[in-house]
Amino acid sequence: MTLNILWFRQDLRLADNPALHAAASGPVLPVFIRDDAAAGAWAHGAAQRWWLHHSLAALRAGLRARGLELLLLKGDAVALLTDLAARSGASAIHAARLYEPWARGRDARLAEALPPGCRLSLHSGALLHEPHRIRTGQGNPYAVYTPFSRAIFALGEPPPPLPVPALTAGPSQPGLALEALELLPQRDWADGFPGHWSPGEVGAAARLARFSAPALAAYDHDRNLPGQPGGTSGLSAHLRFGEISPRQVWHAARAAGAAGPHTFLKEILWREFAHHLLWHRPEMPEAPLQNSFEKFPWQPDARFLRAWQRGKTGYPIVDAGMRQLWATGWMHNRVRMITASFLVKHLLQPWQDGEAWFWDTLVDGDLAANSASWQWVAGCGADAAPYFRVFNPVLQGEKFDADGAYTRAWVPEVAGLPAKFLHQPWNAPRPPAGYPRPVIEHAAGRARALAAYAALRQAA
DNA sequence: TGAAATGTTGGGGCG
DNA sequence: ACGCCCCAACATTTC
Repeated sequence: MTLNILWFRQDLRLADNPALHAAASGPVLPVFIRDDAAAGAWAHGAAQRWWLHHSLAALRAGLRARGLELLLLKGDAVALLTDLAARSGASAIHAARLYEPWARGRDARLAEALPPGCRLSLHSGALLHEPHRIRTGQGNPYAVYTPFSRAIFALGEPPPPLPVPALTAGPSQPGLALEALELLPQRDWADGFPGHWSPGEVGAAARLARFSAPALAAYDHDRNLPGQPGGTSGLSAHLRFGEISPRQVWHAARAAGAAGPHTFLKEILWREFAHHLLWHRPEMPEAPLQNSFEKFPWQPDARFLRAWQRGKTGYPIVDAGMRQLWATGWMHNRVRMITASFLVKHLLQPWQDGEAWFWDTLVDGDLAANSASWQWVAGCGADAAPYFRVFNPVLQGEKFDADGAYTRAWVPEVAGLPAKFLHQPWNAPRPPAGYPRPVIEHAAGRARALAAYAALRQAA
């Protein structure tokens, strides 16, 4: 039987892995390659690199338990794999399909470069459905989420997940030590991460198991409360690195009980929809999907951007979110909407600047989901929030963090305030010292944003 | 997966 | 007792 290379990329799991199943027809040589040059600006951000390091350690351990050694390499994946295929005599390279434009280009180049007798075989795995297979009745890609989700639900249940196949090791090849991939940060900013996360397939399964039937039943309401432990699944980074598949998550949610999972499954489909959009609109990470926004009057201002990044805007719910992001590599989804709206609308900063910061700081940074979500907030996306929807950070804080548990946890400067003033500390009888006044007054910021959007509409 | 402005209604205070 | 006004409370419209 001939050797198969399994190229692990963003699908760092052994269970429900169609590419691994295909490769397991013969001896398997598993490989991971750090290839930043191919990804360009969208190479893994710093927080993702931390996650990736530990996820690779977990994957390596899982493979070793089955007698296989994960080959680690660094550099040009096309050149390295072409060489590896020639040296090892492999008949195929199996991998899960990627949807990032840069990755699609690299796969095309690799397929051309491989020696005769070795083919590149791409499999599904990261998504429930391949984006090129989903079309409207008119034959077009979906541009609006709701009909897209309806179409996916109408397709019925996805197939059951695959088990881990029986594996036979191929001949070993010389590779790098995990540390030589240089994924861990030089400075100590990630020291708090291990208390929050367990990267890897085992950690993903544990996280899924913890998100139980009661949590699912309460999900429709609790997912909006950032101070509610277990209100959300916390699976985003595990999904981003493919430590768990969407159909594993789907079937687990179904199995947990009849009531509840629909809202949760719709969130899984937002991820699906983002990949759908990226597949059909590869410019999405850089350019607004609505052309009129090319002329939007953003007002880039390094001081505003920095105040937002550091969690010093003077709005407690915004600052809580930005500090949670920095400290843990993750931010609650409700707060992502609030902070993103604040940057783009109140501060009039280009959405690409927020996208770039999230990309560098989120452990779950996913090109499709991140860019689609920023465009959604900015109002320039395919199925975007209307331009006039401006989140009021005071009202959002009072509505979704009413008891203030979340805000107090991340913004100690205001922790001593009563609930009445927690989300508007400048109105307190004694505003806390050491906490900044709002970088912009809400009503003024809102009015300025509406004027900017109105100008755009007039020009269009 | 908003918020604010504007419009409507109806109860109660008060002359 | 009656009419007038005020203003919550809710609904609708607009940004």
